[in-house]
Amino acid sequence: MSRRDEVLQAAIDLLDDVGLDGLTMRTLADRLGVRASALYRHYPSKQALLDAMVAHLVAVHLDAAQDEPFTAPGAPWQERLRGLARATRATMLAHRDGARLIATVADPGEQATAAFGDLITALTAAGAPTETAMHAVDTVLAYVNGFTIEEQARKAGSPQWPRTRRDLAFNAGLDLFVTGIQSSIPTT
Amino acid sequence: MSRRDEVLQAAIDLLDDVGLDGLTMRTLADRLGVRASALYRHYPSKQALLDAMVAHLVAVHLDAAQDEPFTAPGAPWQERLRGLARATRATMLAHRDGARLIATVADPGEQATAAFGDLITALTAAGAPTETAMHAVDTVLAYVNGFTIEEQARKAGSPQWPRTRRDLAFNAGLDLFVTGIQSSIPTT
DNA sequence: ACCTGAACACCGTTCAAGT
DNA sequence: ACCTGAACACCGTTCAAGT
Repeated sequence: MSRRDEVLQAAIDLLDDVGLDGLTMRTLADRLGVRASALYRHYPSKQALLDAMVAHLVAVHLDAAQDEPFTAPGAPWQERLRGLARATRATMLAHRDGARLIATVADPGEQATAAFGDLITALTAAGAPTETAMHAVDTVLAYVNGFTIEEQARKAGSPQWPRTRRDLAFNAGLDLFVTGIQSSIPTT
Repeated sequence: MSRRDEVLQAAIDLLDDVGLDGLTMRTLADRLGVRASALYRHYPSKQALLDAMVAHLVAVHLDAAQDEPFTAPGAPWQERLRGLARATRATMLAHRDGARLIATVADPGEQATAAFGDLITALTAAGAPTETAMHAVDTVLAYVNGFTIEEQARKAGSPQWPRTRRDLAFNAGLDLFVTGIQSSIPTT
């Protein structure tokens, strides 16, 4: 494990402890027993470090989801769409402020782009016009981002719903989509 | 116009000029020909100022939408839902970083809460179970937030789609919902 | 009522210098 | 290769003091 990776891991640990707003080059350096200026040997800027964190979190979760049923190319698009949406939310929820962190970074990464591309393919194969398929995927992604950012935003404030309740709400919204898309596909 | 309102107006002007990240107590004070510490006479903290900005932007837009057709109590829920979603997005797009600013602030304000409550009423009146109606409104709000934050996030980077194109995409996603909700309502 | 001046405890980042 | 020390140009916020 390179020093660069140690810095990355420490940053992720620190994120879980103090949140995105508390994640500071100085506190991160403290945790590594080093001065803040030393970090710039491994990452050219804080933004570059945040980008690396996102890339790592997304990659880890995509690997874990590799043998999930919904990734099978033969699976019906409904299952694939629901699976991908749930996996995206799960990735975001895996770390404190994960949604804000991931949604903020511009580049979603190669694997993530491929996963969404495959879904569009599955939709068009099921008879959806290309336009509809692209809008559908964009829409579901916007929903996941909006829902999860909001879900994770409540700090110590209002006593949020238990996890199972939130899962239910998320899935209910998702089903609204699946139904909507289904009705938009010319029946074969 | 009280000095307090002048500060608020200057903050909104500054937001449009420099964006949310550039909005600083010091630059705001500069623009008012004053020192940063003087601002604390009018607002107890920067967060309080941001809250006031959101309250103002939302109130102005809700007033403007007061005589829009979709606010009529007799309008069909489809029209009301679409109208409210579009109005929410329009409010966010009216100012630089408006989506991030509005979505970040916890309290949506009294009028906004009422507008969403009325929509739930309209849905239940149309035969939707209360659960479904609440999920539907939550879901559409998450979509609007997710879509608009993403839409507004692209700075000088990738040369984003023209406005009419983005409106089309937004409305297409919205229609996916309306269709989905419609299918979830037991036909009378 | 409104503002200044000075300070405090922070930020990200740079750069010469050390080992 | 990795780190220190010191500095620069910033932050939000407090508080005594001025008019």
